[in-house]
Amino acid sequence: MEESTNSSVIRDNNRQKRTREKVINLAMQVLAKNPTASLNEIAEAAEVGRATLFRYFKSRKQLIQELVVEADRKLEDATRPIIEKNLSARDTLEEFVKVLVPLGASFHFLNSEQLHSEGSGIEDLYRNQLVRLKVLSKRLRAEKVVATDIPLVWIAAVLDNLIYTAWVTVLDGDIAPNDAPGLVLFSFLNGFAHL
Amino acid sequence: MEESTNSSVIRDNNRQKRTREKVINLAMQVLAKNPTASLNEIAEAAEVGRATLFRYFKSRKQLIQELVVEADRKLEDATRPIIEKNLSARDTLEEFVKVLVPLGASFHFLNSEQLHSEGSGIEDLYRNQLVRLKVLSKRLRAEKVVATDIPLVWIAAVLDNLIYTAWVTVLDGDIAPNDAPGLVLFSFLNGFAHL
DNA sequence: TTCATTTGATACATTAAAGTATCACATGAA
DNA sequence: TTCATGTGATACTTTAATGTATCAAATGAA
Repeated sequence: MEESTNSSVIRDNNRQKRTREKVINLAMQVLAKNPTASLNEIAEAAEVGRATLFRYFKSRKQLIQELVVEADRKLEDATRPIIEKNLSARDTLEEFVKVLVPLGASFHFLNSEQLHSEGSGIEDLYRNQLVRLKVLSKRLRAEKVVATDIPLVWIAAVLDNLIYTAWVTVLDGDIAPNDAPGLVLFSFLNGFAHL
Repeated sequence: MEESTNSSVIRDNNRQKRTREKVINLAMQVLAKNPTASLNEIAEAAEVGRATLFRYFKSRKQLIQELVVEADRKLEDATRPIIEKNLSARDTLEEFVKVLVPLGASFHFLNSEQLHSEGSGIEDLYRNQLVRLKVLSKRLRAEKVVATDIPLVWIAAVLDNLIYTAWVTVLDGDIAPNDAPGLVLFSFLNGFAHL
């Protein structure tokens, strides 16, 4: 599978773009929930022919690699504007959670063990997201938004997983999309202890 | 692969038992982290020959099904004695977390999307663990250990994921095994807000 | 309506992993 | 030490998924 070369007459390049994006989005979701899903299952989810996958991606492996790159790009696009706002750590956390929960598939995709193969040339992307969360967690500690005696790696890991859990729970229809970011924030900061 | 039939002369049945348990434990861990791992990778992790897998399990599919059954059994064995103690919900939570964190692989295995196939005859086991957590969450609410206005499914999902996150973080060597249950409990009840 | 381009269905080829069989070596209870 | 049994290595077969090629149908901009 490979991306079509540009021709001098482009009659429906938007259609190709739409098809490719649809495949990437659906593939991301399917593989986030089931890394063993076949190309046939991905094609069905994306409502395209299996042959169409090969028109855009050279192989299953390349599809997955592009999913990783795309996931990282999406997460970067979503979080960079927030960082550039130079908000307080607390407000940054809130904005982060709002944009990251809907991106749960992209989120989880980068953390999948399946992708941790050497020589794929995209290893660093795996760590990007956890680095983003560590940086944020450091700022939260520095600004005393969170406790200072909890290991940083634990704080970042919990935030990571809360965001993914919210995404899955929304996908399962168990909580409303609008409620999800608030639940993540509440759980992360306050826990569930009855007051 | 299939379990050997009993013969009238059993010279080293314990060895078989040890081999089978080793395979199950290592397979559980490997597949919890990478559901796409091959039988070769599982065999290597378990330090057995690939042919040995087929001496105990008829097929990859049957191995996985037995992992699910074994995971559920382990979780049931670990949690039933706690329930039978009739402790307060708060103390039950603490005991649950202590025994479930080390079983993170078993834990996560049951929640894996990969296994949600109809007709496997073990679908109900997938829900057992979340049911256990929901029952516990309900008691926590009833005894006012946790807030009463948070959706039950969210409380259970977060507890579920905190336990698994702890298991992975210990496995990665980022937190000490002894610290893990305490961190889970603290995060679940108090969150990270600086006081 | 036209028609250039995109796509789905499907037949076929290839490949990687699963599954089987066999034999020599390893193990450990007796 | 013996030797029945368990196991690893490996060759081979089977299978399921990947990957390729082709053609008719679908699509949608012009």
